[in-house]
Amino acid sequence: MPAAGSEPPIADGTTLRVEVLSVVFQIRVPQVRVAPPTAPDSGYGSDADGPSLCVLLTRTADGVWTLPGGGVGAEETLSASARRLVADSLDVREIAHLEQLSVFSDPHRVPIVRTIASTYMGLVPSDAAATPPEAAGWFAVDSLPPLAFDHTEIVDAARHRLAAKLSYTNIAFALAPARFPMSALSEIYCAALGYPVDTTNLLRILSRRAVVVATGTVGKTGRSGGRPPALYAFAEKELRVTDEFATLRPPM
Amino acid sequence: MPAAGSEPPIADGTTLRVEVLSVVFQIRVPQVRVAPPTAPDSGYGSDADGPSLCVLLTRTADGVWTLPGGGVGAEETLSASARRLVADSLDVREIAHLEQLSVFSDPHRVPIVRTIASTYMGLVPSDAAATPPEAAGWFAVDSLPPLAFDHTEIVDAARHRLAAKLSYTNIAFALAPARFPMSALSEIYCAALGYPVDTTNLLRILSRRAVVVATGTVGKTGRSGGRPPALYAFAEKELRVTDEFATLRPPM
DNA sequence: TCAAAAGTGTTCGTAGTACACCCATGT
DNA sequence: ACATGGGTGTACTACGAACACTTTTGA
Repeated sequence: MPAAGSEPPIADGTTLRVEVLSVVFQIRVPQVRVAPPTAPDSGYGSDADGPSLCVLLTRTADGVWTLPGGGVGAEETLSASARRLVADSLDVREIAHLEQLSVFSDPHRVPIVRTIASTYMGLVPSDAAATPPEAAGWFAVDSLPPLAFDHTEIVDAARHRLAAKLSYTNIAFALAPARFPMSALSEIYCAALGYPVDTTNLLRILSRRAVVVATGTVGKTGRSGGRPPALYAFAEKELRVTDEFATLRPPM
Repeated sequence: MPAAGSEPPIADGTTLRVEVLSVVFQIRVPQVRVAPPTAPDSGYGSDADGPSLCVLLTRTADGVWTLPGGGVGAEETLSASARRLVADSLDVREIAHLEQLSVFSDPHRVPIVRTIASTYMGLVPSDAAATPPEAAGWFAVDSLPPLAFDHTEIVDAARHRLAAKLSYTNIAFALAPARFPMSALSEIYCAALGYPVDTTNLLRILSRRAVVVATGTVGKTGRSGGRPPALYAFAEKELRVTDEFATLRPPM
């Protein structure tokens, strides 16, 4: 049965490189242009105006944009490596949630040296003042520059993971500020999902699941009047699955 | 901002080993004991009798049970490595579905040599005659022997992944025979989930989603009489997400 | 004719969507 | 007052769970 076949010999460490790559997301409001909005179609986020989902990228010496990453530390787990490597571009404490994505292992995904990439998704709250240094920057996912190797594919995987988890976990805690009006949370969901979300129903769903709770405080009313909004907060600051089984639930 | 800190230097390939470990599942009926059922409580599968979820294990020279796995081939993707390595214990063609689980990277999960494990879950249809050779065997997940290192934890991760995906994908195609009565499929779900599933509702759910279709044929009636069952089949033999968003669905 | 297993149909609860309507504030 | 945004309430739909009832076979 073993079937085996004529497979190449097993590579022991010497020719195999392991890198960690992170897709760090933040919901960011488009930078305020100094000039008044004369340009009718300045390609902002997903829809119209409003905040948009952005990725942290770094630029190599050759001027190529890449995901932040690098090699694994000798005494680190991979997630610790990811945190350390992102720290070159960002204060690590700003990463509110970090989770593994899949491993990219195509033998020729990177030329010359065989390199396996273990990838991570990191989330930064939208109120974190995460201004990256020199050779790094935030880019809206809908208008990314060309990326090195398979990094665009990795960003796509992260986007899909985020969108999926928004619907059955409390993962948005890592994207939202400490306290927020529901309209702001709705915009966050909209930016991450790519389609509008009804604010009023969002509150009901997240309340029923005890994901968000009212803080009792109210925010300032907007620039053009309107009722001041109640401020909410996430009940927990750790990932929790809130709707594990869409169907075939365990009895009781 | 870089924060950096006093992290150890980056390990380049030389001291870092990458292994691939696979959790291969099959739903198996308990081996028929020659003696009549005099023992009242012979610990079979999850509940009472019926088939149970089993894992493929291999035994090392030291007599320790481990997950099948090994090093990565120079010109292979990791999934190809997983398939090749499982082939030592099983015909690879029997693996109907293989997918990545997470990477286990604790620096001391394996003594002496720093070893990172990229893990996979493989599924074998219950009608595949998958009799493993000498130093390998199938074990019910509820009564596993002690496993090497963190392999028990890896099996648990695979179990949870399988249970979750049963509820929102067609992943059971890789556990079921080519054609089956719904009662058999119900037993498969029960074994994998750990709790009973209503056969009649299962048909309705999977029919609505066009996951299973009637073949028009009927099977033989059981040993103790009863109406002969209609035989069904999975419409597709590739993983498909059938219920992507439990909530926050895209409009329309 | 009876037991066993398969299949059909009905009821019920509940989550999520859509949308109308009321409330509070600044100008 | 009135525009603007926030909040509440109410139908409507749909899916899944539970379970009773009918059908088809073998003994």
